[in-house]
Amino acid sequence: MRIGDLATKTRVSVRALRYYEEQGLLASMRSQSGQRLYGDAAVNRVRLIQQLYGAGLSSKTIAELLPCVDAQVSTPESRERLMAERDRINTQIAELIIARDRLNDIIDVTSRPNPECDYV
Amino acid sequence: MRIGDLATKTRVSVRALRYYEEQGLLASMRSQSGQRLYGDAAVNRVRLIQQLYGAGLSSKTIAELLPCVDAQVSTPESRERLMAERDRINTQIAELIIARDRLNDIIDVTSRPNPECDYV
DNA sequence: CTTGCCTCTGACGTCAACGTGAGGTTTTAG
DNA sequence: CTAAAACCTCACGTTGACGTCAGAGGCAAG
Repeated sequence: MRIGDLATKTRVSVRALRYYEEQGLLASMRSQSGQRLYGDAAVNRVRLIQQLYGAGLSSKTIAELLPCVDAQVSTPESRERLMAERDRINTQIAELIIARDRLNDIIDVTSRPNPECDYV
Repeated sequence: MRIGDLATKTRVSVRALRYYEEQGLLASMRSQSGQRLYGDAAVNRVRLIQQLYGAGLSSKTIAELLPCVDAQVSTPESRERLMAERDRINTQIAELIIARDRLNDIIDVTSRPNPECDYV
């Protein structure tokens, strides 16, 4: 499968896929002419990368953690790292919930016809 | 209260506070000499701004929504906007939960001594 | 064989939320 | 009164995850 196909299947731009390779997140085979070739597993790999990006991890962090996924093994340091990221995500979730509730309050307050005006 | 005091109280940098003003998020009075002066309400205003930034809203979006908060009134358009942002946050929370669970899986899998090795 | 789409490698552009000086005024502590 | 600390306004620098354009080569169809 060539890069365009992978881009279509994952809905990720060709540029982004090349960038992932540049960052050491996504390997590719090459044809004689130098074109990138991917196996089916690449689709899930890209999905995982996207999820981790979505969770706020940087390329560098992902690059450090993906080998653990591949090898099914983590060193104590990488385990620390993984758990730290998980905690960070939990914190972020909590913050988002607060922000969402705040937004809901704003929606409520600004949506009801202003009662004070009736009495002034 | 001057900008340095507000920065201390909110744990936000002086530069950031000036930036908020530049973006129309935070008003200030001025002394004759031109220094910014803030009332006590500014502290909560900055906290709200930080929360909204934390929830992923851009300066532009926040600038559009803060007048609703101040006026306690929302137009149908801004209400749409608020609800759209709330939905976006909910989506993001869901994605974060998925990513966190994925990370937990990775931690689990990579943490237990590889069982296959015992039988090969 | 050539047309048209895909791919390649650079390499510069973008955008947001500030950071970081420069150069100068103002306020405050001693 | 003076020196340090805080403030002012430009205005350029930073970072990450790509977008975009240039110039050139590769590949299936007619």
